[in-house]
Amino acid sequence: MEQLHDYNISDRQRQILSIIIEEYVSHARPVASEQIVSSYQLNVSSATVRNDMAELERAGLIVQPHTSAGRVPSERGYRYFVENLMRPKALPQDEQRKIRHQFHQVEMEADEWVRLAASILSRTVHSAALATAPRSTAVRLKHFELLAISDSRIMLVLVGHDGTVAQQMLHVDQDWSQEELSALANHLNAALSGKTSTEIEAWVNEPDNLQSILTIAPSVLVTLSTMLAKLERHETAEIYHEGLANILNQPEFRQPERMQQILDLFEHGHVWTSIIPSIIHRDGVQIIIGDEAMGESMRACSVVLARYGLGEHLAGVLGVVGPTRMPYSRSVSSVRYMSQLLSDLLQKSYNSPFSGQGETQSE
Amino acid sequence: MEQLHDYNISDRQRQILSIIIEEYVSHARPVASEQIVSSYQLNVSSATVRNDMAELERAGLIVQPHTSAGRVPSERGYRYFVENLMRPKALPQDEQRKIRHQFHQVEMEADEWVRLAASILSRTVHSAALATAPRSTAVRLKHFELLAISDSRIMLVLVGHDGTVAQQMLHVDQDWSQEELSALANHLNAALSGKTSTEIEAWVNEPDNLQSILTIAPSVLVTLSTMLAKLERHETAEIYHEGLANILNQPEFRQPERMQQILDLFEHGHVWTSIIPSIIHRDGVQIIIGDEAMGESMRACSVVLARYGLGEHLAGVLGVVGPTRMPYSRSVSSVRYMSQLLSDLLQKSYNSPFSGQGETQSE
DNA sequence: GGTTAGCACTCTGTGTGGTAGAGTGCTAGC
DNA sequence: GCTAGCACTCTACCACACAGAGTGCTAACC
Repeated sequence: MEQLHDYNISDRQRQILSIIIEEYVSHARPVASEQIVSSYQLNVSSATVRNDMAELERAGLIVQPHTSAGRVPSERGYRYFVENLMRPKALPQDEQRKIRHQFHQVEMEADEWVRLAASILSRTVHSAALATAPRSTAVRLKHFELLAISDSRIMLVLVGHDGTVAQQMLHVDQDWSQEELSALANHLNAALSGKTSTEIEAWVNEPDNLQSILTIAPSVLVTLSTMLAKLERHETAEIYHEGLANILNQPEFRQPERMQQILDLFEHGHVWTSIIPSIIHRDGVQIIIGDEAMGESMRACSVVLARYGLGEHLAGVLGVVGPTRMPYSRSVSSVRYMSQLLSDLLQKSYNSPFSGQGETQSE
Repeated sequence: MEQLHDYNISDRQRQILSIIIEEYVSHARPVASEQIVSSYQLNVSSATVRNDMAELERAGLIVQPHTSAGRVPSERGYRYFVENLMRPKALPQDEQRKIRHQFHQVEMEADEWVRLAASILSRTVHSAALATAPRSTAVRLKHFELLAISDSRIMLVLVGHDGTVAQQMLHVDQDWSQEELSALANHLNAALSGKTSTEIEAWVNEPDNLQSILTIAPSVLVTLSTMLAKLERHETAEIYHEGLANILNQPEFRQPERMQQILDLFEHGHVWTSIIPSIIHRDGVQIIIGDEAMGESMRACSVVLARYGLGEHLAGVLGVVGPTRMPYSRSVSSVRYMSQLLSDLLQKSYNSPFSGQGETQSE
């Protein structure tokens, strides 16, 4: 789509677009032609810049809040920028050192790393940041329990080989005693420990395996397998977030509805459940601008996300959320560096055969 | 302390204080003497009211933002009001019915009830609301697992008899294989299943019990018992919250620092870990005004909290958080009703001997 | 003593021009 | 294709005034 505009946009116009974005991002004020020529070495006059800006506006890359104001990048302008113009440079050495220092200062658990990562990200980019704890993408059942809650309701609690846990209620049509349930759980634990969700499914279909055990076994097994599958897809991952105030203080979120949207995003988080599973299996930094992928709820918001982790075994997602007027280049560098750093830390720390830890609920 | 002022405050002055609070709460604007006599049947002139207001100000119960403005309640004024003047009346019948209706519409799990309770509270009081899932206050160990994470690091995952779970890392000075750990866990599970934290402590002190098992057993046991104890005290309870936007939109939280404080409160939640355990064992509705109990972090904020649940067995906390300018009477009625309602629902739903459910991580 | 009418006084909020200046688009010339 | 110059537009700000909201005080009244 951008290609359509590409051929009639000159190099200088691209440069001007970059400058407008850079200036607008840092000062949140429309950028004027004079401002551009006085701060940057363009070797043309402001009138020329004005002509170029008129063209950029025709291409839909910048807009003018009102006559006699400077220009502001449009969503399309940002998109063009991140795809064609931006060159994220690595984070400065001393900043990298400072960040690493914070991680090495105290010995921590994986989920504290993740929390720290979110906290550092939010501070380096001055936005909100989020991160999920590392989890295996191929969870094996370690153990599960069946607990009688009341007539016809059973709670299933599952522990994965990587320490992740999940709970779910089960409705059955008959009343079972805790003794019966424990016996069933013992029986099945012996048979299923170490299996993945697909292996459990397969096991269920073996004709011999379901004989002479309680009639609820099939539904228990289906639930088990579904729960494991959800854990693998990271659908139920808990999301740490930090620095909400950073973006709520931005001028664009002063209007109550905008604020409401952002808070929704972080209070209920169901928006993420569709995005995170898609990020977790992709390499590189993903940039979502405005409502591109999240519908109306994200107007005026951009997200920069990346996965981190050890290949197949253990992975999570981290990123920053900010206004569309966001320092994309810096965000990308920070997110990239942080994901690399977390991956390295995990690498060094988890060298056991199955490599895994979920979130720690109490510390 | 309030008693000092009590004797020289007349009935009418008390009435005027009530009116000022009521008006200020609903309109967020300083209340004038003329406004009081014209809207309420006081049978005195505004001049008299002014004299009374001067007295109330001397007593520290109201303040004047500037000369020639009306009066605004002080923190002390609110405190006096909730303790001596406020009569919370029950929630109107039709509102009660509407709320019950929402709970009965779908069959839900305990933690969804809790989420719904927070959501309804936040809407009825137009504030933020919070709630913790019901948990047993005397958790018994159902099962635990030891997972080898890396050299010298072990993860302990615990399942309570009520379905609560907790995880914690353990550092040991030697390398253990997963097989050794599983054997140890099996051995100890057989001995400890069904025990509370104090019973486990007692068991450890029996001289015979620790013979001929791995040397890490003592530290495992101590950790187990500590984790159970924390669960019992509800220190690690997950807090659902809802309606943050309701209070961030209030004029008093427009200043960035104030907003920051509120967001801190809900983003990290460590402030609550000291308050919730103290609420969980007390009956009735607790009101915290301004920074009375939470230090500077809560300036301009008030909290109305109550426990709910089934006596000793299963309990949680719920409440609302709003600006000090909060409809206390309505908040108290709503929180009281909601806690009663949740208790009833739990009563009907959890009739098994141990009555328990913790939060459900996946659904 | 408590109450009240009246009034002077204070402070805020709002409106009104008026103006400086920021920034543009356009034209004409280089 | 670039630029100097200029007319035009729109905003932001300031100064000023002024209406009105609300008070405290005083003096009189019951």
